[in-house]
Amino acid sequence: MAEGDWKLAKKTQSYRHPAEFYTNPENSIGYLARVVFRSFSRLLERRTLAYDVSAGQWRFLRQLWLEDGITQRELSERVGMREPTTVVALKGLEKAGFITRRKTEDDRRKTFIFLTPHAKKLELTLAPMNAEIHEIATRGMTDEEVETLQSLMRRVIENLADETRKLAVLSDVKA
Amino acid sequence: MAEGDWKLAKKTQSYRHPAEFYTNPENSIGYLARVVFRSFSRLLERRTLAYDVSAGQWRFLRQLWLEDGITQRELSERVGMREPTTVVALKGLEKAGFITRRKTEDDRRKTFIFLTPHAKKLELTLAPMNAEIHEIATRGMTDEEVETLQSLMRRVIENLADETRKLAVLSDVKA
DNA sequence: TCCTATAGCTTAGTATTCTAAGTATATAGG
DNA sequence: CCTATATACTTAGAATACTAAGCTATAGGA
Repeated sequence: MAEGDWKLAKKTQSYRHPAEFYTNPENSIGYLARVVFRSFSRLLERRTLAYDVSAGQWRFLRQLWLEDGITQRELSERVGMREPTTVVALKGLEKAGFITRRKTEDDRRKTFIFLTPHAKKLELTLAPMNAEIHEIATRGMTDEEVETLQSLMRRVIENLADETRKLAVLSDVKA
Repeated sequence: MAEGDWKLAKKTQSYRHPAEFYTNPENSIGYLARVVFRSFSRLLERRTLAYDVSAGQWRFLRQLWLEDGITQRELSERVGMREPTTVVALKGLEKAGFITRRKTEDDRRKTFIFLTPHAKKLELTLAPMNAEIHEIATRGMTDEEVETLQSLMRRVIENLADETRKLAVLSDVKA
């Protein structure tokens, strides 16, 4: 190790674990979350594709089952996607006959998204598929363990969101 | 709800929660994992980009810091990407001067991947960045809670991998 | 009122990842 | 030794997601 590098290495001493610990992906929450997400998503898609619903589309449908008729922007936020992603996804959903878009005279910028009757009915078929993957994912775990996992993940999300907000404020100041 | 639909709805009764429960993304492990992964990844990339390393590249570098000189296929498996993804990523890494590829006469199909001295040195700078995001992500959590989170995620991964293997065997039988 | 800033959506271009199918090399059974 | 199968990698094409930069429409002061 070159001499100057120690300054960087030293910084890790205040951490929960030294930096080397996280070099092993198995210890990295980011890596573990990625694998959980991908495996979950692939298994779910395998089922939903039978109804011509991709994993990406599923995410939008799920939110619309919860709140039909929200604006495109609101939908983006809830689903956790950026707006251009939503534009493309909605194009696909509209073409596939899952949603319709409606404008009002009230505020002509806004576009409201509505499920078609067909997409509404799909909830009865697709929602149980998600529940099923959940069952598989949490096999052998107690209800308490599942709740612990969910609440710890939510806390991580909150922590990361705080940091992201902090950085956003900083860059606003600069701008 | 149409009459015939009850057959599907009924199926949910044996689950930990009814299907409607998972319609709320906040209760879905898949959704939570996606948000953790994306937030984590974005914050990390913000730091690594200063060294011209994207989030995708970081994943490959991390594995190579752990095991230099493995084959392309082994690398794919360890990182959890499909091979075509690895091909593209390695092209970028090679172009950027982070890795070199080497063939042997021993088995001319295999390509071994080696870090350049520059990429090796980067570990000292980049590994602490990951540790730092980890600190942020787990702020306010005890060491025990962090370990619980990791081990629960590993169990979910194992469960989903079991299921995926089961399906692979089934489709092998068919083929 | 008018001018500027903001909000909502779109377009363009790029990166990352996947599946399916193809090529080249190695291995194993007849 | 030849053919079938398996392994390692590549190519092609598509889906998903992003950033940056645009367009309208609205809102909020001067």
